[in-house]
Amino acid sequence: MPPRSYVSPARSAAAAETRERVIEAASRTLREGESIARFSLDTVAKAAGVTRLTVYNQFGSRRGLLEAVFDEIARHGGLHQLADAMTMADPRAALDRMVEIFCRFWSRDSAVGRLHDAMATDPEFAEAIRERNERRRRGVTALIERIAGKHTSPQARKDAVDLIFALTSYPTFASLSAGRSKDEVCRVVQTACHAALANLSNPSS
Amino acid sequence: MPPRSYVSPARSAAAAETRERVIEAASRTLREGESIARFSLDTVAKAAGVTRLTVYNQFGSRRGLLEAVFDEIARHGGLHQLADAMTMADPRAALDRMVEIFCRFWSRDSAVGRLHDAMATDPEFAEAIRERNERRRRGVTALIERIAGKHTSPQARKDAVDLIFALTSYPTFASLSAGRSKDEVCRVVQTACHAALANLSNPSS
DNA sequence: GATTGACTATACATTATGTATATCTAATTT
DNA sequence: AAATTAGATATACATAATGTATAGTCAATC
Repeated sequence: MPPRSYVSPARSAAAAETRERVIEAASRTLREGESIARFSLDTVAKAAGVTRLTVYNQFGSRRGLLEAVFDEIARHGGLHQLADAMTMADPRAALDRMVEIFCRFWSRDSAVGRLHDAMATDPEFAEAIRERNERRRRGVTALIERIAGKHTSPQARKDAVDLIFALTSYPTFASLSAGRSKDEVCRVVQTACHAALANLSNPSS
Repeated sequence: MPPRSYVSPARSAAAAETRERVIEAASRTLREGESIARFSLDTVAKAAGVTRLTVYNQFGSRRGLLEAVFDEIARHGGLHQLADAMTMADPRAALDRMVEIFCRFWSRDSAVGRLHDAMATDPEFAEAIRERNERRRRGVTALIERIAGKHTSPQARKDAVDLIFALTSYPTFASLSAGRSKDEVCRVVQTACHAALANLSNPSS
């Protein structure tokens, strides 16, 4: 006899709620812990008031939980403002805005730093984060195409894209954050990006 | 009765040799493995033909082994050339040379990438690596002091130092290495550093 | 009232770091 | 030559983490 399956509004709502609670507990644990080393599913489960097996039921694995946390942070990190930025008339102003948006994103929740640390020990998670970063790379590429002149070599464009991609990455943000506020880091990165744009016209330095 | 202790040339020589063998096996394991995740003392010990306890006798801990590997790589990585570079008459040429030396260093042994990954899970190891990086920061600071004019603000100097420090870091090198040779990365970083120097004269962009 | 989905309880397999204790062997001292 | 010592081994154990397996609980749904 075929099993009769059904969808349950109350059930899935409760499940979604516990899911949110686990994600919240996980990001809090990441935020408060000083290193990814002590981040365990046991800790998260206890903080969320559920069993460790519930975490596995919801996310499948440690990696699944980390990806869910990253996506949650991304959803509330203001990255949706990128769409507006990309439509700005002046592509240089758009780049400044993009830098601002990402500096705010990297600084908003310190859990993103721990998530980047998790890339080191989990190659597949690293790949997942890298794919999410590709959106930033595509944004930079589009702006560079608009800024570059017709005589700009493909090599110069590629260099500018990759350099700005590196400048707007989390590691660069974290490095510059020692002794600087988010806004100060933003200013430094913006200036560096301007300089990278100047090299689009001056192929040889 | 007091224990009679003695130093044994043959013994310490043999110990030093096994130590070298373990370090070699560890760096090879790091180089060949595609992630730090699978790097275990068991694997290293077997690769070196010793017991896991021998590793503990020699290095005390996993962290101790990793630090020893990093120091070994640093010893043979050409960083001693920095001394010559720092004495160059033209500080801008010295900076170019410094970038070149570090690009070669980061690219020489792919184990350095894995060691940087290990920073994520071991805060004390991370601190040890950071201390070793301070030498680079001091070098950059010294050069910036020579390049900056009297009217250059302390803030502008600090910004230049930190930006160039970030540009010459391993994460930046790794990011730019996608689709680029070591020498091409070097050129991109050098150009970016030149631009950072230009901002020493132009306080506001 | 029977069944189903989410969660729980408990147990187990595996892997890794790190510690403890006793033993072995060759180099060194007396 | 005999005792001792440093380095390495053998074996065992404690701890913690991920991940899997199985049975059971309880409320929502059919």
